[in-house]
Amino acid sequence: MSYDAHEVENKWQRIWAEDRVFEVEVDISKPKFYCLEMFPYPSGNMHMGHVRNYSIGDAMARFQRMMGKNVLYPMGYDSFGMPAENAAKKESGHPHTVTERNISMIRADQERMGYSYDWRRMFATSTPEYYRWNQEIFLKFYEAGLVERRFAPVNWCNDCDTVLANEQVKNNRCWRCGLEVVQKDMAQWFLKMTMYADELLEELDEIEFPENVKTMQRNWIGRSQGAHINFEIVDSGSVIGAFTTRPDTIFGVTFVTLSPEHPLCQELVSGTEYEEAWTELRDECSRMTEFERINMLKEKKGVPLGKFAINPLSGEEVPIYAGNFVVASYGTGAVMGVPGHDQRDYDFAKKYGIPIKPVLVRNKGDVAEEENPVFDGLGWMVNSTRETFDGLFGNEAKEAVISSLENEGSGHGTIQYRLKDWLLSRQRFWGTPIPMIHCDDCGVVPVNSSDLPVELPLDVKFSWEDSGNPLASNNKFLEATCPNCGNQATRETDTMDTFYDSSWYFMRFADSNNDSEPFASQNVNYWLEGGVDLYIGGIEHAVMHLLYARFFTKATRDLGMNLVGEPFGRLVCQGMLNAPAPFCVSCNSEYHVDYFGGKCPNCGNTLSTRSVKMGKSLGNTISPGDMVEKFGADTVRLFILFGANPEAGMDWSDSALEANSRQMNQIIEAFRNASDIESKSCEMDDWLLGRLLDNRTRWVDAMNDVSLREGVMISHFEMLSDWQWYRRRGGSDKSTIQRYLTNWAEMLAPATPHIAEEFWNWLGGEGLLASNTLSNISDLSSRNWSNILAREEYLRDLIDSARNIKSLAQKHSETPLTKMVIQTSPSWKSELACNAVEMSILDFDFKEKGQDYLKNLPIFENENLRGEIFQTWMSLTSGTKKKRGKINTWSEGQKTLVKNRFDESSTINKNSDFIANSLGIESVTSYRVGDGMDVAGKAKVSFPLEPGIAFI
RNA sequence: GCAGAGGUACCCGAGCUGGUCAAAGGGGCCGGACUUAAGCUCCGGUGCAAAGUGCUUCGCAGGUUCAAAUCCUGCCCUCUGCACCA
Repeated sequence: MSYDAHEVENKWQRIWAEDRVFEVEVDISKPKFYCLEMFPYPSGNMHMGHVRNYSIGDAMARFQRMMGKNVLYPMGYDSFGMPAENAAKKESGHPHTVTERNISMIRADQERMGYSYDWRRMFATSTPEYYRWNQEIFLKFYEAGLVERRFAPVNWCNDCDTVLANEQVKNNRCWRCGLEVVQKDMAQWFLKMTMYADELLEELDEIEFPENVKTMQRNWIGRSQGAHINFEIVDSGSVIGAFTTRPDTIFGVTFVTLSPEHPLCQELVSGTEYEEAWTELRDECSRMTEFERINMLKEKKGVPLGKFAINPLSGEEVPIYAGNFVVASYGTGAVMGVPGHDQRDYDFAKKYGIPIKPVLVRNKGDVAEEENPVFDGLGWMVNSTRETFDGLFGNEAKEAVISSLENEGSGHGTIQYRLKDWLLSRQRFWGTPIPMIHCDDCGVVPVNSSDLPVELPLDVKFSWEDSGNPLASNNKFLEATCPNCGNQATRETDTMDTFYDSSWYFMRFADSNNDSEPFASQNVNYWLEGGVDLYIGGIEHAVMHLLYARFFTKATRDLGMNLVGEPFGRLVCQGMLNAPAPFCVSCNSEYHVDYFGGKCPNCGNTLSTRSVKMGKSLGNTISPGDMVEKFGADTVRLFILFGANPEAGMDWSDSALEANSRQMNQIIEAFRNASDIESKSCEMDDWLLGRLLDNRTRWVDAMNDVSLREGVMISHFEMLSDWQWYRRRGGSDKSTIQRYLTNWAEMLAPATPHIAEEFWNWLGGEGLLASNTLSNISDLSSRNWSNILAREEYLRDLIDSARNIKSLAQKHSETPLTKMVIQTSPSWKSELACNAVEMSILDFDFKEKGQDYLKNLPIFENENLRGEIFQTWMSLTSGTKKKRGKINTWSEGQKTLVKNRFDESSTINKNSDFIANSLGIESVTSYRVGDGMDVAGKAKVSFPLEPGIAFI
């Protein structure tokens, strides 16, 4: 009955490992398939999101192996990062210890699931064996001019004397001491990613990413074409440079706004009555993180700076403001205010009584009027204070303005990106040390490549009391000699953003154990040709990680390290994993699972439940460990894959999991029972082989397409129900069964590999299924199965409709019905159907010539039949309003039956016992209409493939 | 606000190059067989009607068509991402 999942699964996991079946090497004679899942951060035990991710990946890796591909399927850990530092502080240990412990936990969980990784390639980024290559590549980038050191603001807590990450800032206050966070400028390291902005944007068109991911990346790169315009300041030598995408509105400028941090502000207000108000605004803004500046800022505020700027084309003087809505880091930190055609500028102008000057109209010849909401589309220029501009439209207008600016030296056309250079440095311990040395004499000098790695010290104590970066106070780490002059110098204490680690790990997997270079290019060129073939992960990495990795691959390509420029081919973003949580309908909010069955803490109504994203905050998580313990890894994998297609959201359901467990048991039962079947061949053998061919073909298509739900439905559900039908119909041929089960075991392997391997073993399959390629069934595809499949379909349909009719008939009878009489279509109807089908193949024009054809038939002479002949013909060829004629709706198999003059009565009589059994009656007899009594007047409803059925 | 995905029977979920669609598959529920019994397993039912191919359904309202879950238009709702971006 049930089986010991743990025993079976552990056994095969051990054997797979002993036989090293998942270990691969470059083999140019075989097509490769690189299957990769997004790099996990080891935070302890594996969670359900991981299980979903890896179950998809493993199924695909195993499938592609069966398809004869050389499959690279690696696993490793993105193990640098702040959580380990915090954990270390909590237990007064070292992040290294925490990390190692977490890695062994998640790895054990993964191994228990039976994922087919090539574990020899495993690495963790927090080991010197990996991060030394981070440093090496960084030095190469430095040489190539991709690295830059400049000032940038960080979140700073004065009390704790430390940098804060965005997530350590709560309500603009330090999470530990509660002091207000300030922005502080520090010298930091940047990678000049913007050098690749155009390529990153343009190649998006070529990549096989989901559309939404592409859109997100395009938005993130945010290329906008526009103009840089210089506004001279009255009575001052200074100039404000402003970027705009709408140079065509330049004649509508009525003010200019600077970001409060803009260096010109100080200069303009210094010593004037405006200084105080500006200082206040600037301080208020500096207290906010950029995130808040952008997201929380509801009220637009500004202060006048008391000076005026000159519009370079009109010569008009307009007031200069500082405004909190201008972001210093985008563009030039200065905006030209056009309240006539920009809603934000309009609101600002209204608030501060600034004039509004519309300069564009929708239709040629219109008069410009102030509007609210403003007209911000492209329009025709009007009200220009210079001639030649009025009457220009859209892009032409923009270009005209830009060329005037360029001619007069007061501006130029330009392209602006939202994408910024990659701020690489973190003032943290648990990351790759940036291999730089500060020398009093030589300045900042790179570490010699031969001196790498710069290792993180292990003798560091972590505690909440010591704030700041422990590296900065570790003398052994700090002391260095200058590679240039040999004098005593200080080591850089900044470490790298952990996105750096994950930006090339997929290339390292191609050559994980190389200890003389990051990777040998021939290995990467083999495995990454055309990119990673299948990359599976969450949508949350759609922008940052995927963009950094793309940049990195291009940068190393330009260093000559690899040929490929785009790291990823097909990207699949798995959907959300949901689980029930208490939900209040009237408050429209979810609560922690502790509230299950209780009242809404907000309004007191009774809570219902709703499926929401699994997460710690609601506590609606499911532990994979518990589920594996209870049901075994195969069942959990089956549930995960059958629950939803990879991209779709998925709801956790205990009862569905139990149902999948039952399904597993049924499959096991089928294989088990097959061993003691007495062999006897019959027609059903062909039927089963026909079904096998059909199922296998559809399965391969679905799997190739990563439609795992559909694939699993075929392999774990349809294959079983076909098997059951075969057995019910008396099929029991040993060699047919052996063939069916062998192929079935193969199809079971990607989703539920352990039990499939067990079956393979029972069946005496050669070697291990895990390293097997899919059986060749081309001998099956060369045969035509439609007749036998259609015949069986006919019987099934017959029984279905008979069952339906029987229940109706029973209502008209006092006594139980025991006999069924089936009158099959008279031969003239069958002939007519056969002719119609054959004629339709020859594109006979039924509309035009159908009637004539009928009238010329010999049977049409029979006047009693004429009406019925006509009716039959119509339902064969043209059908009714709602239903088309049978020649259009019959399946290929049904047409085959009709053309071959399928003998319905004899088929029914041959299977009469089975039919009688299925319907719970005593006898079944069948004859053609006219060959026996017309029982219950059913002769008239008989039709080819739809006989008249009577119960008595 | 912008962009993308979507709304299918009690629930989840396929279908959506128009007809073979009362709509696959699963869950749940109901009935039958097996069993001492529960469970497991097997068979069947699950819009209404009916000794049979009929009727009303695929977010709502229209439209195209001989024919619409499928195509078009408008509206409503949900989810995801982005956003004072100049």
